[in-house]
Amino acid sequence: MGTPVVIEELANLGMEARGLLAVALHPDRGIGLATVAGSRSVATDDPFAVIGPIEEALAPRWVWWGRSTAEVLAGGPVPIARCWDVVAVDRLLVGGSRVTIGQVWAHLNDLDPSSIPSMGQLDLLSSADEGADKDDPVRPDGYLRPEWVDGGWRDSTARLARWAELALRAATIQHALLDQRPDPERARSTAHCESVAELLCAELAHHGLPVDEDEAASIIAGVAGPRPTDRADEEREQRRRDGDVLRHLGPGHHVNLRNPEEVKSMLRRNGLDLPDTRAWRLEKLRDTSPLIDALLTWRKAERIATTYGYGWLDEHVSGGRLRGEWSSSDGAAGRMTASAGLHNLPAPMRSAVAAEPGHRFVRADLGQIEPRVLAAVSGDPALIAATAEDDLYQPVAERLGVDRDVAKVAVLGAMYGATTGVSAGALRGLQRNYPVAMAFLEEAARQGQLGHDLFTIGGRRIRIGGGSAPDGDIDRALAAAASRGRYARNALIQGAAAEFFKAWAVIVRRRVSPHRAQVVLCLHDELLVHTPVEQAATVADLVADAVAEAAFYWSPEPAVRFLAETSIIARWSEAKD
DNA sequence: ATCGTAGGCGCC
DNA sequence: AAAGGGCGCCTACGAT
Repeated sequence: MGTPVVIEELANLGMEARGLLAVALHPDRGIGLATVAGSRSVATDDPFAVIGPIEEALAPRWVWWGRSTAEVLAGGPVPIARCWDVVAVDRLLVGGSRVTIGQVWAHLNDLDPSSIPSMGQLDLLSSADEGADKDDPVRPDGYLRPEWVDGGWRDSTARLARWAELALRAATIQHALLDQRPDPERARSTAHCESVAELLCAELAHHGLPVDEDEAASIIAGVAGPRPTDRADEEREQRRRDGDVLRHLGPGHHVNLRNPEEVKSMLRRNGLDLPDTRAWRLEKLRDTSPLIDALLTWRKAERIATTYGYGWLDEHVSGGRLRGEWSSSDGAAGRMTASAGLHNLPAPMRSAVAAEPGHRFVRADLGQIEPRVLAAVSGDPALIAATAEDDLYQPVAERLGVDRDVAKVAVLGAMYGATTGVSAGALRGLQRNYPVAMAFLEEAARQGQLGHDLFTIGGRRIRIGGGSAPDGDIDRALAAAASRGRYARNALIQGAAAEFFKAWAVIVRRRVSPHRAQVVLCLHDELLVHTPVEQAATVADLVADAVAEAAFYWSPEPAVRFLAETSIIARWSEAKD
């Protein structure tokens, strides 16, 4: 089958569909397609040659089941800007994370989730399934055939096409379910963003984050010593680090510094009775004792030596790229997650994140995103007015008659559900001056305490753990309810901020791709875009402009101002703090 | 041996 | 200024 023929075929399909186009991809078998009417399908031997040109011309929305298709596309030169990822949209609809395609199908068709068949059960069910058409992905009882889910959909081009058709049916059902959300248009928009974010995650995993391996190794060496030649060498180096702390104790005192209980006892013997040995608690005592100073320094070094040491380098960095697994909404509230240290690289190691020769990073972070999101989702007029300032906390401080830093702590505390600290005066001041925003947070907390699920502004379901405390322990039940309240209060803000961020990220992804630039890191409110040096200024402008575009699509309050600070840098460490 | 939990700390 | 929300990953440890 020649490529030109397929392009023509696709163009015809796109014209007819004027909307959804489902795709299932396999590197060897090619493409399975179904139009919106589900009436036609085509297949080709080459998954990449055919799709490229039609995206901007016809603007269909590609539909696929989930990550496996996105992964194939992430490695290819296909500029897909619009898609519908059934699994990603399912997470939006039902909350939580990590669902299988079989579970998604059951959700969408009101099938009992406890009866979802799995591969292991094939033999048990064969009698019920006898005589059924194994080339139908749906069993007579309505469940997906597990052998199809498990990869059987790739067995022939005909199967690919049926699998694509079924994805289209799933997407159609999801479309209808999103229509039942309080704000269907925004929920649909979130579904689009979440789907592209899933594709972006596949790309992030595929491309990796540029890392200067020599620089990384030299930072590690500065903390953990030279690369150990064998196990004994490694243990010797470890004892050397431990010695820097232990020498502050008397001789013969052997404390396992990696055991918090032993450290606590050791501190008690030295006259310090603490409930735990957390760094913020010890930090206040740092100046009073060389032992504590040494312990805190040891812990910093130990973090790099263990989590970000040579083992980390060997396992996750290769070919000048740090690669990990990316999830577009693994967090309970819908934030992105990443493994391999991509989301928690210690600041001292960030000089190792370096643009490749002839390239730069455009780094950008959303300024004060959470209080701005609070203004948008609550509609509080006074808080909306405050977003006009670059520093939102300044006008808040003026209204409250407190210092700027006190105002900041008060606002953050209100969103996190702080129970102590913040002076009662500042909290009362917030309630008096920003009653709509505070009532929004209070109501979220109340629903959480009651164990009721909530919805972010974008339509994501936030699951509140049942937490039914049976017999007796009233204190524990109250504590659990309070915890759910804090969780719910924060989840509506954190989740909404995650939606805004993803809208921003996918717009950036699309706008910068013609300039041969790539998003290489997403970090909750921060983006790193790797770009050819001669495009850097243009890309920086696009990234900044994309904030306003994201606000246009996402924000329910047009008057809320969102900002990003952008800079062009060669190493991540050059970023302003 | 393998699993889950907790304390701890990295980042936002 | 206070120590609250999220995540991933380390070690130690007790249960299986």
